[in-house]
Amino acid sequence: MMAKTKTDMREAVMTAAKATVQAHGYNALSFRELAKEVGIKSASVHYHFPTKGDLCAALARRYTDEGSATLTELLATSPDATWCLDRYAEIFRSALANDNRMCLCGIMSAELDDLPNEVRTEVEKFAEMNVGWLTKVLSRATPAADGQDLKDQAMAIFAAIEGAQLVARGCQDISIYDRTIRAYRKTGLIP
Amino acid sequence: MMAKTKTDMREAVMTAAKATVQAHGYNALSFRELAKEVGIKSASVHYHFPTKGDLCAALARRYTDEGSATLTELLATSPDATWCLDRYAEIFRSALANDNRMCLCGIMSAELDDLPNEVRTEVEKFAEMNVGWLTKVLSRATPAADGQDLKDQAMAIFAAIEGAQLVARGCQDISIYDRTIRAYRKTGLIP
DNA sequence: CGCAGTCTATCTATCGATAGGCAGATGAGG
DNA sequence: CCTCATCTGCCTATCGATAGATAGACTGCG
Repeated sequence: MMAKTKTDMREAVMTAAKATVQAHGYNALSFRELAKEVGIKSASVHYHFPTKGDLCAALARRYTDEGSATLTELLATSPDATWCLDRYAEIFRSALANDNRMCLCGIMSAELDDLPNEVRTEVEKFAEMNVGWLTKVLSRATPAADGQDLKDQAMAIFAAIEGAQLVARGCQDISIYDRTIRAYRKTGLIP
Repeated sequence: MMAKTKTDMREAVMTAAKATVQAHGYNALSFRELAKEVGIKSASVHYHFPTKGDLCAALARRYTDEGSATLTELLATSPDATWCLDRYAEIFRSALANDNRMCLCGIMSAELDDLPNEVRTEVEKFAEMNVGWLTKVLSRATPAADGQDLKDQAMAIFAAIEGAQLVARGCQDISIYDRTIRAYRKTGLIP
């Protein structure tokens, strides 16, 4: 039986913290509860992440990095923009399907004023990463389009999907998400 | 000098509470801070609103009622759907412009799991009210359209605008809201 | 030994909520 | 008009719970 390494422990803490934040938000994340979940004491969590800001900034950073990797892979898998955007919408859907959770950075955006600066920065980076990827996908579909227009549309798609997630979650009804995404497609917001 | 009536005090508490929730969310609303803002003690706030759930449910109910009144008036002022939707988008914009605040029920949706049931109910009613109004406006623009399609599009517009607000707030950049709404229009999500 | 990692124990701050008291307004019976 | 009970609105004081954070002891491994 292999003992847990420091890295394992960090991972375990981050995984549990991520789930809690996605379900309840930044403010509801408690070191004590978190420690209980991973089977250690809160002082030990502070050993790995000195402050709540450190933990959540690391959380958001990893969230962005993992998301970026996933999206990059999507982009490499198929040249079809519609297919890529379908997978993209599915990623956000899966958070809802998984215990009515939300996008980590989406829920943190709502709590913006309570976030330490280092976390705020990461939240913004997540948005930038998404918009960047969406812009790339859109430019495949309409290579002739104006750069700024593409960026604005990318931002609009990102915002619209975050909103669909937020509203569907608020109504605790995932079918709202599905119907909303379908409407986005139908109107042409999402190609 | 007229003394404050009970109703005045309730109003003052609710006004301050609304501002705090729109800026910081449900969890960040504290009876002590709230009391300090209106110049009384927290026990007195409990006198007017026995629990935090009571206060926030009242808050959301009034928010929905006032919104409903405003929207009804809009609908009566002009038969032009585009004009109505412009005003609608402006309402959500003004929250952002006012100290980077959010829709009361939008921000509460993000904290759904921490809300008492009575508050949750009100949050859902707010969404229903908005979707109902948007459906009416859309049916003016395209009276021949299918009822369910209109409803879905209405939901999509509501979600998209909430999302635009959320993302613009997260990036602390109101121009993101403006560009996103413009993209919604351009693609035809918003007529 | 010495360090890494976890622990116990504790601090300060704040939370929502409650108990109980106090001043001023109200209103009815004499 | 006067008095006295009642009500209103707010107060002080305090409760138990929980928050993030820290100090210092313990434990096991290299």
